[in-house]
Amino acid sequence: MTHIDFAYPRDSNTQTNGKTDPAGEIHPCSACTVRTLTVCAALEAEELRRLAEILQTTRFDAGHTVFGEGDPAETLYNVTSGTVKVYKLLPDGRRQITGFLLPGDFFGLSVNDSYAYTAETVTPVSLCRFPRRRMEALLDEFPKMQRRLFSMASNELAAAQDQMLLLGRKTAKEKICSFLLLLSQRASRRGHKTNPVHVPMSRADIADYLGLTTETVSRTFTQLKTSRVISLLEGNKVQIQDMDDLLDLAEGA
Amino acid sequence: MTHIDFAYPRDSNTQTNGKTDPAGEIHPCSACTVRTLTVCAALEAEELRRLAEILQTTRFDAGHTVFGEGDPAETLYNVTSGTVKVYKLLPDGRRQITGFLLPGDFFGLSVNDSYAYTAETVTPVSLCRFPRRRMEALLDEFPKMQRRLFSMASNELAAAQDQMLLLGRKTAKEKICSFLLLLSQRASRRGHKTNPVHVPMSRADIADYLGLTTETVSRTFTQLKTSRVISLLEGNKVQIQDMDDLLDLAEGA
DNA sequence: CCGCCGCCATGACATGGATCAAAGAATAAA
DNA sequence: TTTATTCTTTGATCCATGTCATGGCGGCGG
Repeated sequence: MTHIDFAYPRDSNTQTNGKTDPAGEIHPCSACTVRTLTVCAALEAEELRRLAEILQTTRFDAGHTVFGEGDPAETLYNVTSGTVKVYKLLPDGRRQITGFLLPGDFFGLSVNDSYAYTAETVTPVSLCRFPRRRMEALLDEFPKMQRRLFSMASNELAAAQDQMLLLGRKTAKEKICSFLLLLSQRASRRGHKTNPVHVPMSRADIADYLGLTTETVSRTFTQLKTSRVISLLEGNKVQIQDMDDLLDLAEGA
Repeated sequence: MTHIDFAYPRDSNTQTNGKTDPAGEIHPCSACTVRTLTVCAALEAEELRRLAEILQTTRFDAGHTVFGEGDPAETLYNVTSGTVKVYKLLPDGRRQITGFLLPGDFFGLSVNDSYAYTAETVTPVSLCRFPRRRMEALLDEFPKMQRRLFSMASNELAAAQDQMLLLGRKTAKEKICSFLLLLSQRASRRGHKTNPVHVPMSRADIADYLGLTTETVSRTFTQLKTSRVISLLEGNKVQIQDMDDLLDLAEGA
């Protein structure tokens, strides 16, 4: 969903699985997030210092629930490394993943007092935490940050509308092609290799993101492979043979 | 999409079909929108005066395109009366309606320079126009307005996620029930009668909103009627027989 | 009043994707 | 290394919903 055109260098020394560093000092990981904010919002030194003061860093294994739907919304998160999925459930367990969050993306923003969705790690992940109260105070103080957050929300909204078009009107093949294209574009915006594109999530996750079943996702992948549109590489990588082909297939043209 | 808990009184003397009133004076219709903003953002007298200065009012017949996908995004709109639909198209004409806008709702906000969707009137509609440049200047000047707009965008985002769950994972019957429930809730929030709920849009529009065909929408309505969950009244009204039933049906419980 | 046209309903049939089942691959555990 | 365990692929079948076709109803213009 919201993402920011900046790639993080890898960092290592944050705590693992929910233990957070004490606030108030600039951490290698924190520094990355702060740098992101600088790039995007052109923050002043003073704003940066204040942001660095309030953020904490956390690290989780794959498959860890960061927060659940309905939990009190006390923290805003920013992904430093890894992939996070956010989803909603129906009472009988049907699941819709509404977004995959990559490094640079924020999540956990809520206007209400509780989260409207569950957030779970797909890979090992490190996160920056911004306590909500302190973040809100900061936003009041620095309208420029508020503005930046608003612009991120608008972008997410546009992405959500694209996703509605996909879910409501595209065929399975179009959905998969759109998905690969999206991953490729996001990789490019973050300055990564766009072509053999890295697909870190399972077939089940892809299915729940696209409104399909794992079987259909799997079959469609092999179908695309057979018709030489893509090829599947080692390490969850997908090679796109002809980008223009894929673009056409994604829109049924 | 974003809506504001306030019902407009009817007003009459704005221009018809695209002709706009001159800016700079408070118009009966404008006054309504300004009042809305007051209620929601607790604006100061000064802020109100400035808002009133920049807004214009317009009126359109049913079936009129307010703006198209890709048009330069120069205006923010607020619905004063009537219903507007916003939608995206695929190259072959498949359509996804991403929202119905009722009195009090804003639309036409864009972070880019062009609109990401088409907006078209469903019924005769009157609108308030806020020229983008002047609106942005105003937002810079009054962070409180910016904040309110952000909170609206966040609400819309939450609604969009609900809609993704609906489009990706609900059955036709669940979709229709959720839709009726949504209309009922929105009517209630705007202080209108919630039970015989007014459904101003055509079967085709409902279908394109829910990712179905008109035939399926029609069949599902009769099915719900036959099983005594709803009954269809005069004047595009739908009577909900048992709200709790409908709530369960909407989630497959 | 009549005839046209756009919406809505309903029936018959087709099909894309779901479901059910089971056999490989990959990964983790022992 | 062997054995669980989980993920992926593939096949066979089914069904919810789409597609196509037809008739009714209501509004509007002539």
